[in-house]
Amino acid sequence: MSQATERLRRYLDDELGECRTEDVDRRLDELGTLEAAFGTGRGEAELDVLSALANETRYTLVRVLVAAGEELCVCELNAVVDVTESGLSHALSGLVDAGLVEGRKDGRWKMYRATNRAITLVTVLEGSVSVDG
Amino acid sequence: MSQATERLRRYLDDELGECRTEDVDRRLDELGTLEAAFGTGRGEAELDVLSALANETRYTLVRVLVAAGEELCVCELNAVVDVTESGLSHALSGLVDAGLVEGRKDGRWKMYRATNRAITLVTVLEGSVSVDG
DNA sequence: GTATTAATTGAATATCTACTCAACGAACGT
DNA sequence: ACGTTCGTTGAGTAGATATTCAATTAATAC
Repeated sequence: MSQATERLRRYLDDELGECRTEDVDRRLDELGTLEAAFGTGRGEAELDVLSALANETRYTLVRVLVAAGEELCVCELNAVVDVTESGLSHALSGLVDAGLVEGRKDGRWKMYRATNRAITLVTVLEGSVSVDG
Repeated sequence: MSQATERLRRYLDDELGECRTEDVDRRLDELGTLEAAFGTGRGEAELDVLSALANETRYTLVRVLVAAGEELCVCELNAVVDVTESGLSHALSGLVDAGLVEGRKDGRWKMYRATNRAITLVTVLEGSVSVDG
């Protein structure tokens, strides 16, 4: 049994009382389940989305596209972020990969718009962070 | 006028037709407003929250605490993530700063639980990313 | 055809970040 | 008081990431 699990057993002994070994075993089992369900490696898709959003340039782009409510061209987006054209392209590429924006080519311009996922997340974030924090 | 804005004006000329200079100016104004509202520096609070969540260790901790629905002690959390005790402590500290978990000392144990903000965000993330993606 | 413009791609780099190690502080038992 | 255990803190480091520059593709104009 690992170091961590020994400490855990001490805590559970402390918490539940020494006489109820069955309860201790049951809670250890429950944690095993938690580990299986939530431990390293799970929830990767959400993590990709979070990583894409957790950057000033990319988050600004998503917020602008959500607020605009329509597709904007790269040249318009270039006006609201402070990176080179290349940096902007890299940023948009990351957002596409995360399913947060979609691109469409229109002649020699390229248009981007926010996906439903982006709309949902930005809305909730602005609400949850500004309101209850 | 900057490089980017020149390109933008060309796009708007193209989009709206050359004869309607007023419309072009109006859209440029609108984008100026967008830039003021969303440009660099705004939405920092949300970005802090996103940065806190966008890490495997921290996101796992938040998901476990949300799923548990009750406070868990550090020793229990240690069982579900794959970092040292010190790494775990750093992770929890970041989550507290972002308003995603709250800590309470109980004798020599320390208990952590998810805040409402964390519950909201995890719920929406799991829904939005698994369902419409 | 050539020139111009929009946008993307890849490589290089500078910065940031997550982790570990070592040392420390705080609570409890004896 | 002393030893033990829980947890945190700070420094150092290896690895990740965001950005820029240079080169390239694709579309339009002449």
